[in-house]
Amino acid sequence: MPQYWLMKSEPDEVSIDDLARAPGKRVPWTGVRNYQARNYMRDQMRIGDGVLFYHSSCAEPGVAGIASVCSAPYPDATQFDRRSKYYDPKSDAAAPRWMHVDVKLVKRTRLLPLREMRTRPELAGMLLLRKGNRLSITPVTEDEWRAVLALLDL
DNA sequence: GCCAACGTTGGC
DNA sequence: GCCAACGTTGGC
Repeated sequence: MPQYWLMKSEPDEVSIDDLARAPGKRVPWTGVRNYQARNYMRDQMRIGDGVLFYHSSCAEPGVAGIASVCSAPYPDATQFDRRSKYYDPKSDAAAPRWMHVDVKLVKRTRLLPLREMRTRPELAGMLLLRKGNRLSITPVTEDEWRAVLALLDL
């Protein structure tokens, strides 16, 4: 049973175009420093799970493409890199605190703006749209997944 | 730049 | 274990 996720990325850091240009069209999902989001990657994601690739903190936030989980979880190298803004001095190399998966591009799509998502009754239950939500990774139900794909003409 | 909402930290 | 202070997220 595949599961589905929505993963936020700031396009200034990694956009859908960056993903399309990356070697193998895949990137390690580094930099997550929230335990709940980490736990989703570490404990629940499986290779092949569907991902809505979402652009956040930008002029037009919204879903920018479809991706999929393409690795098992493994330690985030940036937590041990002193020069990285994601450096975590409290993380122990013997028991890394931050884990992530790799994500690969499935298909670029039109941008489905957050603004439009808010108008669709079939998406009203999405965690993304819930007031106060800040999580960068949220589970998506199969119905929501299908509804988003339908809006993208997929 | 504002600010609501939420997570984390650390003193007690 | 409580909770106030502080930091971060992210849309607007």
